[in-house]
Amino acid sequence: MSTLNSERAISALFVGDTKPALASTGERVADALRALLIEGRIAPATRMSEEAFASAMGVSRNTLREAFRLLAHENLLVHELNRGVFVRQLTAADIHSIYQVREMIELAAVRSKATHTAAGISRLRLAVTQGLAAAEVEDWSGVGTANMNFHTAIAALAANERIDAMMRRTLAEQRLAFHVMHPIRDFHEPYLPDNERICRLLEDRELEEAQAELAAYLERAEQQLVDAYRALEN
Amino acid sequence: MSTLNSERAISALFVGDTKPALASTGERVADALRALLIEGRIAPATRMSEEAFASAMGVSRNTLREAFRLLAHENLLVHELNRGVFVRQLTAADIHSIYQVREMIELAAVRSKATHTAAGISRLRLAVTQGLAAAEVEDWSGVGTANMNFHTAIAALAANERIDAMMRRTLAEQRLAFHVMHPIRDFHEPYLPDNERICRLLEDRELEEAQAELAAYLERAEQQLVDAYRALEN
DNA sequence: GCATATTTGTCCGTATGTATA
DNA sequence: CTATACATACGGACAAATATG
Repeated sequence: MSTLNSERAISALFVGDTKPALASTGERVADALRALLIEGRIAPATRMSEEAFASAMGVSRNTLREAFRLLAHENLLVHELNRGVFVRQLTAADIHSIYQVREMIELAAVRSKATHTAAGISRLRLAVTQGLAAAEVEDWSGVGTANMNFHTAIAALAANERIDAMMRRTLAEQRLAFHVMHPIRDFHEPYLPDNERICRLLEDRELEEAQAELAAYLERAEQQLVDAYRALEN
Repeated sequence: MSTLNSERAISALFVGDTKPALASTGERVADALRALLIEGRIAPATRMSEEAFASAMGVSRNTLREAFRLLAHENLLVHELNRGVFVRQLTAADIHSIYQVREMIELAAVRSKATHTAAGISRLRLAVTQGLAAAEVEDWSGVGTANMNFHTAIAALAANERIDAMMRRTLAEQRLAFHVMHPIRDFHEPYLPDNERICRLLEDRELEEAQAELAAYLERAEQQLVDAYRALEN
C-alpha cells in the first residue's frame, strides 16, 4: 500500500492527476506549464525561477528542469545558459515565420486529396458549428478556440501524425502572440464566414478554391496580428 | 582559477568539448548521442540503460535523463514509462510518413520563389559537386552525406528557421532507417544525376519542373527504402 | 569595479515504485 | 511468487556564473 506522504503521490496531487499516470512527472509538469503559457497566464519575457516554480508545483528542481527543457524544445520557453528560462517573446518576424509554416502545412493537407475522409471533413464542419454557436452567445474566446480546432482539423486531413505534431506545436507557439489580441469580437468574428466557406469547398471537393481561400485567410490573419503587434511596440 | 576535478570541467572533457560550452551538458550529451544514433552505431530497439550510458559518458543520471528526454522528443528514442528508453525502430508506415513530410517541406521550399537567393542556389550546387567528387573516389557514404546536404539546402530555400528545424529533425529520424541500406553504390549513386538535374532546373528558375522531378525522386527513394525494409522483415 | 548574494548547473545518495527473470 | 534489477523522483551539496548593492 502506498504511503500518503510518498513523494510521488504528493507531486501527483499537486499536478492534479490522481489517476494512474500515463506520463512521467516531468511531462505532466510540462503539460501544466504549457497550458499556462498558451492561455497567456505568464507574460512573455518573464523569467521563470527554478526554485519558485519547483516549489509552486510541488516537484524537485531536477524534475522541473526536465519540463523546462521540453518546453524550450517546443519554442515556448527560451533557455539562456546560466541565466535561466524565460517565456518566449515572439517578434513580428516570428509571426511571419509561423504563418509561413501554417500555410505550408494547411495547403498541403488540403491538396492531399487521397487522405481526405468523411470523418475528417465532418470534424471541420463540427468546428465551424462550434464557432457559430460561440458567436451566438458572444463568447469570443470560444470563437477563437473553435477557430484553432478548425485549422487543426484541416492539418489532420493529411492523415500524418508527424504533421499533426508540427501543427500542434506551431499553433501553441502562435498562441504566445495571440494574447496581444484580447478576445475581442473584431479579431475572431470576421473569420467565421471564411471558415464556413472553406469548409463547404472541402465538402464539395473544390480543392483549388479551398486552397486559395485558405491562403487568403492566412495572409489576412497574419497581417492583422502583425499590425496589432507593431502598434503595441509603440 | 577552476580546479581540475571540478565536476563541470570533468564532464565537459568526457563529452569532448574543452572550449567554453555554448550548451549545457545535457544538450551536449544529447548531441553526442544523436550523432551515434544517426550514424547507426546503436541498433534500433536497443535498450539504453541510464546507469550504463551515464557512466560511459561521464555524466550523472539526472543529466543523462535530460538528454534522453530531448531525443525522445525528437523521435529518435522511445521512452516507455518505468521501462526505460529504446532506440526507435521505424516501421514501413513511419517511412511513408517521413517521406510525406519531406515532400511537403521540399516542394513548398521550391515553390517559395520569393525567398530564393543566389547564395541558396549555390549551396545546392555545392552539394551536387560534393556528391560527384565522393562518387569519383567510390566513397558511397560520402555520397549519402552529400545527398543529405542537397536536400537540406533545398529546404533552406524557404528561408525559414522553423522549416529548417523540421527538416533537420525529419532527416535525423529518417537516418534511423537508412542504415538498413549499407552504404552501397546501388542505393546512393542513382540519385546523383537526379540532383544534378534538379539543381539545374532551380538555377534556371524552372520551378514547376523542379517540383515534378523532386516529387518523382522522393517517391522512388521511399519505395526503395520500403522495399529494403520489407525484405529485412523476412 | 568589487564584494556579496542569488541562481543555475551538476552531481550524489537514497527511498520508492515497477517490470521481469 | 519472490528476488532482483532498474527507473522514478526527491533532497541536499557545492562549483560556477550571473545579478545586485
